[in-house]
Amino acid sequence: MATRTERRQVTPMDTTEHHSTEQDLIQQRIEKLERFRGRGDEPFKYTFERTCPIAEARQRFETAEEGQDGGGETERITVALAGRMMSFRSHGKSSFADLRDQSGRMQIYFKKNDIGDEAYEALHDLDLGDFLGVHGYLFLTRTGEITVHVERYEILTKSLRPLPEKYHGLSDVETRYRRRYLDLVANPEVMELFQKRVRMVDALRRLLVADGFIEVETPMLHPIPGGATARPFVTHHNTYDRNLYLRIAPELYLKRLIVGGFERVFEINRSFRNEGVDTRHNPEFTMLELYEAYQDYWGLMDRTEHLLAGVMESVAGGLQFEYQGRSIDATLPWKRITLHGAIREFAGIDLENSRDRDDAADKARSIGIDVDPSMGYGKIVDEVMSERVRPHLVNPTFLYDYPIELSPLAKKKRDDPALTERYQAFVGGLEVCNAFSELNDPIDQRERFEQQLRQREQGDDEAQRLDEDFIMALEAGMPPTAGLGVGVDRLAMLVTNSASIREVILFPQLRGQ
RNA sequence: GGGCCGCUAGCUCAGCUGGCAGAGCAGGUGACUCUUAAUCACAAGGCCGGAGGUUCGAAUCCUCCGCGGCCCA
Repeated sequence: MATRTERRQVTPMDTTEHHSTEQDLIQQRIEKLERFRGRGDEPFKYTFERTCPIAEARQRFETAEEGQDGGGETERITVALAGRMMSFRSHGKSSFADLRDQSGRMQIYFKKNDIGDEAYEALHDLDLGDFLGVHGYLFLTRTGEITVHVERYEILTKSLRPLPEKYHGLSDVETRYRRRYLDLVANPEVMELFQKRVRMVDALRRLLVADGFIEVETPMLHPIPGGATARPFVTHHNTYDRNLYLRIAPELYLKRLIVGGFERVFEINRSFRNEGVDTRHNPEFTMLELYEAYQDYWGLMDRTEHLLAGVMESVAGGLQFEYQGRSIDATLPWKRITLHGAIREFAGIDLENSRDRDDAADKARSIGIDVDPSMGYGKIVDEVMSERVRPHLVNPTFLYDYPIELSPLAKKKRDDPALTERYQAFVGGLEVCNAFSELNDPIDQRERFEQQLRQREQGDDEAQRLDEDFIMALEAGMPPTAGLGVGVDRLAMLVTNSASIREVILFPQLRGQ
């Protein structure tokens, strides 16, 4: 196969030859751009004064039509609209094009007689993807489509790169994620999905604020990463010459605020966990955490189902919806079952009455769960739950009372010190939240941290670290408090019926190219 | 980390058991003054993800690598 390299050497200077690779398509567009400049028309404008968004213009025309029932002279509605040109249909001396802005699509109509020979000729220098501003009046075409009869137009921005195909859109998943702007331009349903996500986050805020919660911002850069069982990203602060960690959870700072006297706080923002990427995990993800003083996990469970159902109702369009081919009924109240009860029900084994680690390992193995020697009792319970229980939890379900080994920041259950007052909610087989009565006994908290340290020493690098400063805060006194964390991306997956977390994150993390 | 699938024109995709790399859209030229996946005609467009190997001959078969998707751990 030496011929290939030889061939290349035979024609090394073929750059003048015309062939339409992507570079040539770009070059053509640059030449068109320069023709605009040659006519004294700047192809990258600074402003355009539009009368309204496209959807509003459409609305205006429709209401005017209704008021005009029975005929008579309809008054012309003149508009100035701007948007991206998505298609172009030329018929010689007249042409149609589609203009799109964020609100919608509008057909525009150019007639040579009306805009003049020179302006009509200049249409040749437009490409799909260009931004246009048009002045004209609205009319109905023969086929009944609201259209702007253009009297004057101007190019607002020249697009130099061809957009994805108009009919099939952009479907290459990798390109969709890496160049999300193309995905948004080419696939209207993707734009709708992200707008839905925005409405969902708005709904969360609105519902919380209505209940007297206030939104706060706590550090993203932590000297000691805490509040979750996860490995952190490390970064370095030059001035202080010290390592800092991107937060794995805001939990410990929000609880410091409860110590300080805030009674109902929440934060919606990013956390970062240095872990693998799959359909449910992105290394940076959005979490809602809220803390409520004088509340325990029972009360917070009520609040959680009202909050999440409220969001589903306002965004998913109701409490009954589809998720990945399964119908979900989120009507209140949601099912509540103890973690151990769920394991008995769905996995067919009992891990509650035998809390011996090896006994639990044997039982887990007996139902086909891989248990490796480093896994303690808590991890085994967690694994059985993830493998054998979670997939069954389609309709919203709270599992509660988790083993103490899994929950170093939660209060012990009042009548069973082997358990904590903790719950998680699952919907559509997805874990959507995690909550507990917050541990506020600083002496107990220190012991829990020390237990975690022992696990770290045994090689569990996800185990939590001892945070003296946080214990000091608890020593100042934190009122009884319940705290909740909601995976906002997971919730977005549910309300948008998305199979992968990457579909609901604008720029998901991908391997470098 | 393992298994399976994918990577061909700017985009969407064909390309069989190895034999000259194709179509539609976009782009170019021309026709067309109510079209809407406009239509019609003509011409153009390729390091077939990368590197090796087998073969007279590789987009196609083999190996390794890269990126992505799904499943498993």
